[in-house]
Amino acid sequence: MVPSPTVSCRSSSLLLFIRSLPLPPDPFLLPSTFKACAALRSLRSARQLHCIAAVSGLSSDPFVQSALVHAYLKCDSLRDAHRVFDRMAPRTVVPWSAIIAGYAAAGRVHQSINLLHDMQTAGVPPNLITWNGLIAGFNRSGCSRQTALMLRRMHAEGFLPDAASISSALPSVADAEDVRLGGQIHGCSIKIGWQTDACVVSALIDMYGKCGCATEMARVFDETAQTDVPSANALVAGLSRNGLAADALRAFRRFRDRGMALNVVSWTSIVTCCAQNGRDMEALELFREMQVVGIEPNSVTIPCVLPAFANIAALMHGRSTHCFSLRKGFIGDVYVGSALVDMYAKCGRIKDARTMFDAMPVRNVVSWNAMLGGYSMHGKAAECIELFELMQRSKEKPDFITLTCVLSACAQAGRTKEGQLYFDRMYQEYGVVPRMEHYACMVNLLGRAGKLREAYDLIEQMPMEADACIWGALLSSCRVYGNVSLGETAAEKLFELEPGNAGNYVLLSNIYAAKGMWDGVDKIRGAMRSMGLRKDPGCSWTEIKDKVHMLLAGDNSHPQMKQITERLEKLAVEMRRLGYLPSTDFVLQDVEDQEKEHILCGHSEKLAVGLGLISTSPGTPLRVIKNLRICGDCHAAIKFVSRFEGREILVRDTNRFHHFKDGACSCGDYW
DNA sequence: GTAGGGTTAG
Repeated sequence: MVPSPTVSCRSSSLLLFIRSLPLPPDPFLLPSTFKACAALRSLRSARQLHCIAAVSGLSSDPFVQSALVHAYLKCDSLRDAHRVFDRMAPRTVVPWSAIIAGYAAAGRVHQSINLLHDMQTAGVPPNLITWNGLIAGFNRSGCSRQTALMLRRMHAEGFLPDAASISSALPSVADAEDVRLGGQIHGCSIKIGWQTDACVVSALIDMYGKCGCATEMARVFDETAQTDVPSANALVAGLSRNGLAADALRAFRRFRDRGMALNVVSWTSIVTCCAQNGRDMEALELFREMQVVGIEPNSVTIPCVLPAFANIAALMHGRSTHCFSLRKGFIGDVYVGSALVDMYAKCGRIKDARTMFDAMPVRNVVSWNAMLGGYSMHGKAAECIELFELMQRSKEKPDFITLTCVLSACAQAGRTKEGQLYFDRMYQEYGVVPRMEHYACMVNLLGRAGKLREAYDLIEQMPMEADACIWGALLSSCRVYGNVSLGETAAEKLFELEPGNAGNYVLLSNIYAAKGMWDGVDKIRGAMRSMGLRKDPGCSWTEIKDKVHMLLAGDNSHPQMKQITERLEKLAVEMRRLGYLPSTDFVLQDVEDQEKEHILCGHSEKLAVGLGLISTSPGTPLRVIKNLRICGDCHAAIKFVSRFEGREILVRDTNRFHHFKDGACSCGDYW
């Protein structure tokens, strides 16, 4: 744990205080001073104070000793605590309880249970505090099985667990997703009569939600008091977690309309629900609404809502959230900072992301990964590698996501050799075992370099069965290099793995079309038709002033559609005049709505660019986000527009950023 | 003056 500046400041004043203590110190003052050491987790202060107690002959006072044991435990020094404990005689229930709870919280299951046994053998009976300390300790160290066992054992030994014991036993069970144990605790709480206690109920709802038992969760909620806000919050979060976003929204609105006193947790939950279930626009609206009804976002709300802004590249909203965080003093929070780095990077503002990253007072692996992922997505391999080197000199250890960012940056930028080197060394150097994602990066990397055979060999040698991402990466490379036979192999695997994904059929037919193999194109088209497959509707977003506009392919509902198409048609005329020809490799992209679409209109990214052109002054950069990969035709068209209109155009597709300028794209026409 | 402590949002 990184000590926050305030804590270290306070612990240094505690040290000063300890040094200024008169000798011999007041025995009644010492225990509360030890408590301060515990609260600040300052092992140094505890040891100094211990010395003072010892030289003053007070280290055999039972109260001083108990407080000392407690302080050492809170400072994570089991060894110091146990040494003091060993020298104590006689030992009351207090030090016994402290040391047992300490071992439990450290996850030392056997030692804590053995100590409990020793305690009973020594004729000191455990009390409710002993049992609760043990349960809470196991809960904290994630020993869910022990938590449940202890709850039953204390019950068997004649102690009635209270609501606090039950609800503190449930979180670890929930985290372990052990619904059998959770059910047993549920049964136990019914037997003892705590099943209607508000805290027990919300913990039960949380547990069933985390275990994927949405039905049981709803039953617990329905059977008990329905006015309790924490239970309602747990229900909303549980529905969201189980992919039931629509139900979560319905429940939330019902609570709101009933006049329930929803709090910041409730609003954060529903915003998170939208942000995590692809309802980014709704997340944005709810975030606004919560403030309208007078609930102020806190430092948890911010990192929950920012991914939604990042997804739809709502830079203005992201910026104002940044300002809000500054005003409220959330900016030093590592979650807030990391989410801001991610938001700026995904909104195309990679330099702002770096400024934010550099300003963070505390960083964790997520912060580093956000910045590295940003560079990777922008195709900035040099910056990514440089930052990765910096990270290795920091104390933060790379994890599997870090390596994915680095490998993907190498792949995006065509740095084949470096990528290969990092991949070969990732286990021995960083202790990261290659996962599916890393193999996908490598297939991408080799494929981009035209080493299709090597990519295929790597897939064959993988220790696990290749998934759709891997074969998809190979298929994309086959399209770029026009390799029909490997492309067919990859496509066949993909048709097995994801029979409903139209994109794979489109890619294969693009390969056929580029080679003039029209039989193949017809066959694919027929297969798609007979399976009723349609391309996912393309969807793009662009932010004009502070309003996010959403444009759907072939959808005419945007109020300015007439002006947009007029502008695009004028451009099309210019393009034809200057020798631009529509590329035929992509004919099947629009197999369904071919008739509807004109040469330049129709695709959502073109519509978004058109909207940007008519709504902003000449020279203003445009930023567009797309839900699919950009198609080759649009890519060529936007390159043209960037030169003809003298605009920088940033398009983020599902994979990366395309930075169009002066008729060229930062991806080097490979994506 | 010494031991345990609830639920919900990342």
